[in-house]
Amino acid sequence: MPVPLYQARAEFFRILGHPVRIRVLDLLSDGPMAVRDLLVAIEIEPSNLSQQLAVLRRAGIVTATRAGTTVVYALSGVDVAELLRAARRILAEVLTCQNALLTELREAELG
Amino acid sequence: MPVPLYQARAEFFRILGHPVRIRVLDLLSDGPMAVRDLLVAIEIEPSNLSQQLAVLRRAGIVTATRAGTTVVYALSGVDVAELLRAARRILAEVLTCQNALLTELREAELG
DNA sequence: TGTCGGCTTGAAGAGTTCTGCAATTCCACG
DNA sequence: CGTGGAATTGCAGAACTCTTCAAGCCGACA
Repeated sequence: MPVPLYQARAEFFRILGHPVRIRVLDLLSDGPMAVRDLLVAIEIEPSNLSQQLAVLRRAGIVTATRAGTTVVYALSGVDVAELLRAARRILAEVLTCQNALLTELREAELG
Repeated sequence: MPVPLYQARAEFFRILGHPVRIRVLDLLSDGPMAVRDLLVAIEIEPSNLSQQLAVLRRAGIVTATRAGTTVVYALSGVDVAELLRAARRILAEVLTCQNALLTELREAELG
């Protein structure tokens, strides 16, 4: 296991670690989408969306193609959708655990 | 799909987005480990490791238990190991794609 | 009780990321 | 050519994260 791989993996996760970028990936996992439509779905400044799209593009996670006056984004082959599903499941697990723990603590406190 | 869930998922990924934290999770996915041993495996300032462990603890991803004078960390039930494996696979995919693209570009440039 | 080792916490400086405004590019259409 | 809409880029200030030093806490053991 080469050392810089830790770096690469961390960077990959860091790129996913932004609400707008997650939303974009979620939307794109249902198929390609124009920037215009992304803007309608995610209410945000156009320049901000562009910045986040650029981050995803530089990471090779999405690709952009011009279609006349609009630009269409798509997941770039890589199966990020699967990762997002896994994350959703695991997050649910974490939240459940935390709730269980909270309940436990509260009961301990009251008992 | 409630809106703040995007936030939670992004935060989760952001927590994974740090080389030291990734290494810790990798090491812990082989079983619990004392801070002392983590320090030997990951060469880093003790206080820095503690900070990163605190981040993972606050997120509910790992748990700490005292055993006399040493503290032992473990994955907190949640199956993060699976997520790490998925990420490794996907990252390999991304890197392969990027290499393929680079090769393609280089050939186009030379041809 | 005093002190030692292992770990954590607090806080500050350096560095990085995020966001919104203004300016720019690019294409289409008159 | 000039105008207009769509998207991007540059930039600057705010917000956040990382790292390290110093100080604190907690068991163990004399």
